[in-house]
Amino acid sequence: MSAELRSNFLRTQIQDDLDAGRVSAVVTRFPPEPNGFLHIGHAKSITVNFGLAQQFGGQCHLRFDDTNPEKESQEFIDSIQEDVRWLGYEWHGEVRYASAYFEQLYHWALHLIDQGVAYVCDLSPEEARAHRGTLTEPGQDSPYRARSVSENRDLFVRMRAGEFSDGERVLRAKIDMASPNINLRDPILYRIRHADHHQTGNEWRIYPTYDFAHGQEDAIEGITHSICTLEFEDHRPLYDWLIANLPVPHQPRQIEFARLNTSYTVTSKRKLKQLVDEAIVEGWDDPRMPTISGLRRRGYPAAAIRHFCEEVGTSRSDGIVDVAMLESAVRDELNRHAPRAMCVMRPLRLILTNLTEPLELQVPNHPADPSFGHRELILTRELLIDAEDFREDANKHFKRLVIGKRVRLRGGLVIEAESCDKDGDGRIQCVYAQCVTSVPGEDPEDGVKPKGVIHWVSADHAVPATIRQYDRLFAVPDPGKSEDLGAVLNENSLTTNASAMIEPGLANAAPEAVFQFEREGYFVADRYEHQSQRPVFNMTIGLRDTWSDPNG
RNA sequence: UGGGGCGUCGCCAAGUGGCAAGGCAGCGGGUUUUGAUCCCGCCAUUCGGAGGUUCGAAUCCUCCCGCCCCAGCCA
Repeated sequence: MSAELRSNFLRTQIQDDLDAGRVSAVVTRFPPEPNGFLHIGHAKSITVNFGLAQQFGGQCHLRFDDTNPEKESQEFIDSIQEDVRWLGYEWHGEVRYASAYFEQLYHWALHLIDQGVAYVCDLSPEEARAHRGTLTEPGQDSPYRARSVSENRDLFVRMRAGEFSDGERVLRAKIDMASPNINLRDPILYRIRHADHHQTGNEWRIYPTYDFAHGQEDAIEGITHSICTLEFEDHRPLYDWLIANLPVPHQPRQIEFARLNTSYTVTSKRKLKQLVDEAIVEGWDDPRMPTISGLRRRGYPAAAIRHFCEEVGTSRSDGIVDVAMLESAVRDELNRHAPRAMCVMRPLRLILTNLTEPLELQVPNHPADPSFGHRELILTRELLIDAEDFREDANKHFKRLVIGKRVRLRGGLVIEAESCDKDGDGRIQCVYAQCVTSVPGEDPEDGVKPKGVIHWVSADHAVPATIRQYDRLFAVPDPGKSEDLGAVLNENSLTTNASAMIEPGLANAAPEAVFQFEREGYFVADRYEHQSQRPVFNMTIGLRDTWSDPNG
């Protein structure tokens, strides 16, 4: 394990297992059910499982826990694989499926029946619930609990054969109806479902429950550390009971950790679906969604997501991580890897009154990394600058263009504003300025330094672009606590700007290429809609802004 | 009010008997052709609370308080 990684209880326990010789190599697994899109919480699980395997020189499997065909589909299987790969991980061997083990699981169920520790129960779901007892009262034995082995066998075989209807019977483990742990009150192992399965078609009419399937899947695959979230802790006694009562080839160990929660985010499948169904967002991969595909479309680099997951750590205490931490990881990654470019969000004409000939400029693509090279920009007599970068007059805190004052045009000359035109309503239409230097990079000869630097594009060469600017989807830090999502939405989570102007090279950006638009933030060429004839950029995240204008 | 967990700085989180890492956020200052980045500095005499053991406790013991999870034929 590499030394610079912070310790956490998982790494410590696995190292202990290795040191004590309990395991000789580490095998983990990421076991999603293919019933939805992966989100930031899954990213945490992925980095934990694949990360642990990497750190200990082991392997990590991708296994679809597809035991409930009615909720699953091939669409999700495909998207999950794409997301895992995009995050930068490759599973060991082929993709695994719980459904590939159904025959083995069935035989193990028969084994439990033969051992007298599983029985077919005819109680209806309602009756079963009534027999289960409550948190404080023990349950009652099912009247079918004492069935003979041969009768149980006969019934279970017929369950498989499809002789009974959904819900008519189940197979249960015979453990202890009085256990204070409700998961041990004769848990259900198999239920009847006359439903076709996306992998096995109509081969099965009975499907194993999570509890019966998961540990045995782990055993079959030789998983050494079966890492899951805290809510499964109560299931561990059952997990261990099944492993102990079955002739499995291997004894996996379940360890639980606290799932990742981030502020201003909702990750419940139901609520995410609601956002999509009610068209509050434009789909599962809407850039405001916390899905992996949404984060990707937003321009969040996979490396930033991985670093974030590592930085928040892995523990057993519930908490809500400030989403600012994720944003920080994104900025950190992009600051180092995104080339710089210029985009004017609210164009205002600027005429350089004394510029007689266009000036060719070589502008660096990154201020701190020469390997990014430079691009050629043409400074023309008529430019477009951001309306917010000019004021007729302003106090000394305003480090932008003011009449009679100077600024430097990014990568170009220093200019001084002379005057401006206004329309009938007093709105500024055009600014006139003169160049006070003639060579890029030079300071004015009179020693009067520019107040600041502003970005610009050439009115002759700039290309119109659509820029989507995003803000948090929710207005409150804990939207998951609210049952009414509509009440906690940030109504301004999306602002579409169809009148932005970008420097010409940007139009040819590859889909998913991320740039820093200088002084604005990071923007990604939309994965699906960006075209050189019709550029579309999504705001990934704004630059950190520690400046607040004291005068509004 | 049964069972299982968890409580260390505003938010995460190391630490496992020897005298409180780090990150994020925040606050000062410096550099700067991005009000960005970068750099420097500040930010828990204290570890949910109260007792106890010990030369010494966030770490061990006792009691108390708070929060989370479990009564799907979901995972």
